[in-house]
Amino acid sequence: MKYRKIPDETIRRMPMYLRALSLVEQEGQQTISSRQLAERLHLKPPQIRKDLSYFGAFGTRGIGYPVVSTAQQIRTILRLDVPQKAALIGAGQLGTAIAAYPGFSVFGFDIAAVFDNDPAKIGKHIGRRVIEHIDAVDSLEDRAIRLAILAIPSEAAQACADRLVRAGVKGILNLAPCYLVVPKRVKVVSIDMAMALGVLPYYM
Amino acid sequence: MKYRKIPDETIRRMPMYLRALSLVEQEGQQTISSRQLAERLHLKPPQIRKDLSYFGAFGTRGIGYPVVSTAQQIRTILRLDVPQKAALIGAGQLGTAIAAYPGFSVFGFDIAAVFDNDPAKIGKHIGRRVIEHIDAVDSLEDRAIRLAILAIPSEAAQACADRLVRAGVKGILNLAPCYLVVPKRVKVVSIDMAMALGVLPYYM
DNA sequence: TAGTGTTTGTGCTCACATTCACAAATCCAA
DNA sequence: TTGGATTTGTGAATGTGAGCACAAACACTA
Ligand SMILES: NC(=O)c1ccc[n+]([C@@H]2O[C@H](COP(=O)([O-])OP(=O)(O)OC[C@H]3O[C@@H](n4cnc5c(N)ncnc54)[C@H](O)[C@@H]3O)[C@@H](O)[C@H]2O)c1
Ligand SMILES: NC(=O)c1ccc[n+]([C@@H]2O[C@H](COP(=O)([O-])OP(=O)(O)OC[C@H]3O[C@@H](n4cnc5c(N)ncnc54)[C@H](O)[C@@H]3O)[C@@H](O)[C@H]2O)c1
Repeated sequence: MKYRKIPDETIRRMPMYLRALSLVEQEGQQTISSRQLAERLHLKPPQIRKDLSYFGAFGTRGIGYPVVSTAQQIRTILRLDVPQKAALIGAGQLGTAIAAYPGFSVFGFDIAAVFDNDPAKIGKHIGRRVIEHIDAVDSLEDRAIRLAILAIPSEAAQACADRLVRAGVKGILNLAPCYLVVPKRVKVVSIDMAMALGVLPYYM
Repeated sequence: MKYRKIPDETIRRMPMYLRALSLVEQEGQQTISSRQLAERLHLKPPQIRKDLSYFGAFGTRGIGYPVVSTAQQIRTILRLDVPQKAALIGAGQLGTAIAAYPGFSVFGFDIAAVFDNDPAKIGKHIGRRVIEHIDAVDSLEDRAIRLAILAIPSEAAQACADRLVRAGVKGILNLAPCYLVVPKRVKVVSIDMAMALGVLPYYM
């Protein structure tokens, strides 16, 4: 396929494919067709073929996609082939749940550090990690941590994001219900649970 | 504006507008222009005008939108003008955080019931609520609860969703990393945190 | 009451995303 | 080795949403 800009939507779906392929791999299946994969994910087969074809021709005509190597390709594309360290900011209700969540490891993520600004929490353990003072985020650069999960109140989120950016963070998963202003080189993905819930009554 | 199908994207943004208007209302501002609102939300002004115009002409030319009544209009559109009761399924790590989260009340949501299938948890308190046995979800219909937040392992999610649908649930906020199959009349919104995090390294 | 400045509501255009449709490639059985 | 059955990869068509530009509407002032 001659070069074309890769749609953001395609990128957004790649982790979905990776998760599905990891499952198929566990089930021992060697290859999977776009039709089978589409069925699992409730997408249309051409969508999957087009998405994958942006990155090259992984499949074999008449057969489908080799499960293991396609998964590995996606990991490489998404830079998940190397373990990714992330910092968790905020060891409150949500932060505690996230720190205990094993689901991030499917994609090779490791929550390598936890920060808070509550003196009562500093030094306490959260799983195998020790809660550090928020001022220690300045050390993220040296510790090769480039990702952060923000789980603090929205009033504090922007100031904290500024600080993370200064500390060399390149990607932020923001769980506070607010917009974050960051330099273009930094990528922010926000999740607003209340807003997601907010649309449901409309459809009832 | 002559009738046109309302884009899903417009609906998705409505809670955003409502949250922003609630804030502006608290600040005491009486009216707000699409330009001011767009600045807060980092959108373009015509986007906001077009979105709102799908539901009628709320604004006054030369002035802007009246903050209080526009917020009320949006509540009516989204059916958030009446308090909405929701059930929380799963009182684990994430469920506990959600049960304690006050942020849902901005949109008039109330987590009116909590369910789990772990005998050790049934009867325990979670905030002011008592954890009920999962079998009690069959009573949701009678209790006028039509919304559910699903915070249980993905292996159990589909079976539980089926049960919720049978109990008359019309909307589900799914936090498990899996696709849920439900009848067309039921709306599902899924949040997959690991997947959201999964795209970040690509952009670094 | 007329004039000025502002902001809405919306037709139109453009950009992006999804889906279709089919040729090209591969496997496998006879 | 050939023919039939699959399934990929992709140009073209279709669908969907975002943004522009401007007329229409309103407030306010003099
Ligand atoms: N709890 C939920 O289920 C839930 C759901 C959706 C969104 N959220 C959002 O997630 C964020 C955290 O929610 P929560 O329920 O965990 O709140 P929380 O109050 O339980 O925890 C917040 C934590 O952040 C720490 N903190 C505050 N300011 C800080 C700062 N400047 N630097 C470092 N740490 C700081 C606090 O000490 C506390 O430990 C909020 O923005 C909330 O809106 C939470
Ligand atoms: N913890 C997080 O931060 C986090 C982040 C993203 C996604 N999730 C997802 O949210 C879900 C819950 O995560 P968690 O960390 O709270 O897990 P958890 O194991 O702490 O809690 C799950 C709870 O669900 C209950 N449960 C299990 N099967 C049930 C059933 N059939 N009916 C009723 N209750 C049942 C369990 O008893 C337990 O209390 C999972 O799907 C997880 O992937 C969690």
